[in-house]
Amino acid sequence: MTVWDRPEPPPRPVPLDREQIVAAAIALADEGGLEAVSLRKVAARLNAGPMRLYGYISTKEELLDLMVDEVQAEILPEGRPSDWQEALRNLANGTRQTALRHEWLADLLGGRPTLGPNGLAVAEATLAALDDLADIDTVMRAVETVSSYFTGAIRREIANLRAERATGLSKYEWQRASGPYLTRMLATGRFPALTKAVYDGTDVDAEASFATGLDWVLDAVAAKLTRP
Amino acid sequence: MTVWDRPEPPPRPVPLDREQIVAAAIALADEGGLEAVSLRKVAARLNAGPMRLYGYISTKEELLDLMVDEVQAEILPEGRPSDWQEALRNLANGTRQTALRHEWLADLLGGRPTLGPNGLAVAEATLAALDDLADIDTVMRAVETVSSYFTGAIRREIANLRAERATGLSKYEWQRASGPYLTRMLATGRFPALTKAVYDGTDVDAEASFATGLDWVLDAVAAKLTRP
DNA sequence: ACTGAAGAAATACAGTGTATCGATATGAGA
DNA sequence: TCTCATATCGATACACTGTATTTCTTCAGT
Repeated sequence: MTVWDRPEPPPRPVPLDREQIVAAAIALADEGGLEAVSLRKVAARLNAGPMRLYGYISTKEELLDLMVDEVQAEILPEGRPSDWQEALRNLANGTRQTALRHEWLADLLGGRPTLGPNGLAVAEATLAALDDLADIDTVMRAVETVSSYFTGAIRREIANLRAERATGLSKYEWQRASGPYLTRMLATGRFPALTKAVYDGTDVDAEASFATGLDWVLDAVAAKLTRP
Repeated sequence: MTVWDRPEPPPRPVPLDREQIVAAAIALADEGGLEAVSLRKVAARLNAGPMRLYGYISTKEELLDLMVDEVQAEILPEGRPSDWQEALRNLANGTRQTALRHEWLADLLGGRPTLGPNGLAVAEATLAALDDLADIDTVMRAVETVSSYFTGAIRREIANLRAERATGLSKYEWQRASGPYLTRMLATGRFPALTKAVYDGTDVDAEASFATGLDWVLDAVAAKLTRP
């Protein structure tokens, strides 16, 4: 059997690594949200069969963990400001910006402990900001409080943003004007405070609202630090 | 064809309503987590075919929304304390307790706006606690800050709790003793603050930690309220 | 040149959310 | 009281999921 009879061998499969897999998964998630991430689609994007991925990860959850850790690299600030409040603000805003770039992150934020290298680096940076400003336990309490705040705030912001996109109206426009169900509910008079908020509240933009809440929490932390 | 030939007609299907459907779904989720909730299983629990449910909901997401709203009823306190801090604490602790009873709630918390009747009632109660203590915009900012905090804190707590269950060790035991990956990472010396926290930090219980953070945030709110 | 091991691919399976369709029971109109 | 339209239920179907298993190919070492 001559060379001419034999067909060319199938191209050697391009070598893979976790980095490529994670990048492909992130690309899919950025385009179509978390629900667009399936092992089959990730593999297809790399010209591979689905089962190929199981050499690099052993479960889809692991892939999600890797994705989170990967984008957490974007959170880390370049320099470390001397002011601890500024440092924490940077981390909070960094997380927020990252979540705005990768909205699927909001679905995963706080969902499980982040123990990847970048997750640890973020934790380190957060703790380092407060290092030596109080005893460790106080510092830990402060870190937990601050990051609980911004985790929750970011999730809420993204949730509202999606709702706006789904209806095409800003939250308050919608509540005030056209949401028939909500209008009806408010009209029952059972939610006076809520009604006042909806009709008389100013529709401040999300960034400002995030910053204000963050400032408050940082002030609270400051108050506890200076008094050990 | 006589009666004797004809089989008895199939039993008239038991009438359904959303309440039963949601109850069945919640039962499944309580037992096996959110991933145990499938339309087929919910329907089976009610002796119905899967498609039957689509008369009452038009998508699985709607079912999840109904589930969240249903358990939000458990959050609402009986009486309204005059002290606004106490009122907010009640709501925060109520949410936490509910999430501990229905751990799947943590997966959904903050995931999308809660506009069901009970969700609105919770929002009303939260706003009402601060009503007349400041201008509406400040009140809204305060409410968002507080609930961002406890949403995030609860998610983290449940996440840690699950991680503990998965490894059989408390977070700190695990970090300190046996997690080989983490031990190795800490040993690199790249995470000094984190290392200190892991080895020297006291392992306070989740409830206390939640309460402390909450107190801090409430203090912060108090500071902003009294000075309009 | 042959064998063993490793790795990729194909196939397979049980399960998912939901669209469609055919039968059937129920209520309205004559 | 009978008939017909309408609503409702169940079955079937489809495209897709995560993952186990089995089959085949290719290379390394003897």
